[in-house]
Amino acid sequence: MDFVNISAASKAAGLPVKTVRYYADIGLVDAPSRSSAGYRTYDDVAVRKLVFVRRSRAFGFSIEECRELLGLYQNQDRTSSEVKRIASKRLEEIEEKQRELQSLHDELAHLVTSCRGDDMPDCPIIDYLG
Amino acid sequence: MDFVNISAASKAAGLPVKTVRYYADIGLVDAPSRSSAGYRTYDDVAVRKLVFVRRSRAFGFSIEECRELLGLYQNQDRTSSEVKRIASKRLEEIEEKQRELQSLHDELAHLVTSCRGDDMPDCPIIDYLG
DNA sequence: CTTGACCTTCCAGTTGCTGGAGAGATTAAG
DNA sequence: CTTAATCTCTCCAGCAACTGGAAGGTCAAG
Repeated sequence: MDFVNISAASKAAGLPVKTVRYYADIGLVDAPSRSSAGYRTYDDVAVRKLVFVRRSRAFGFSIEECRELLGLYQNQDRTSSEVKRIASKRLEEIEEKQRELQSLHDELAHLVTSCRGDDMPDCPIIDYLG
Repeated sequence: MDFVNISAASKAAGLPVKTVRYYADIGLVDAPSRSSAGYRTYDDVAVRKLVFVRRSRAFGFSIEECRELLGLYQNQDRTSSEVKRIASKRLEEIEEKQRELQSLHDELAHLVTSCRGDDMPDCPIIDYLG
């Protein structure tokens, strides 16, 4: 159980220093203890929670969802169904986004392919947009 | 060439009134002419440009990219290669996003499937995040 | 003892809007 | 003609989730 400064914690957690401070500012993680000089100090547990948040964010969970997940993470009485509910919701959002992106892709790819891309002003992409 | 108020223009363009004002505020489209009472008035050309922006935004082009595209739209001397360059760049971004989303999806789907989602606290999703 | 890398706080900016307050204009009904 | 509803205006604030920078305190090395 050793205590480190914010830069070491940030490296260990894989998050920018600014972000580490920010997460405590908004109360997503606990306010860290301070050294006599007022420096933030982090222990293993604090770092592990930051890692948890980084991974959750990487999955696209919003800060509020991370707050919820973190609550479940720290709560020994949680049920796995609670966690699964949140993750499934997020999974559906991902799938929705994938469908949107796919149609966007297809449309745009079609336009790009049909555009000769030469020195002429005539352009099907512009025609479509206008 | 008839002139309409902002609400009619907004309906015709398929954009919220606030957004129509906003696009002129940031100089994305020209500041509209005003009635004697100070009401914004829009003609066909102004509306068509708003439609152009709405469609471009729907393709995920940023405001700055829309500015660029709009410049090309209004410029008779443009070459189709200029337009194609921007659209291709955007297409690559979409494809990158698709790849990211796909791996995210696969990972999360794997976790969700492996989680029983019962009343027990044991949960592979939490285990993975923590 | 100075240099330079840290650390602190606070404020402002990013992107693309959106909401609301407060005030004036216009329109439709009674 | 009045009144009420529905525009419209401007300006200011806020959303998410940070990020950048200024001004200043601290610490370890040489």
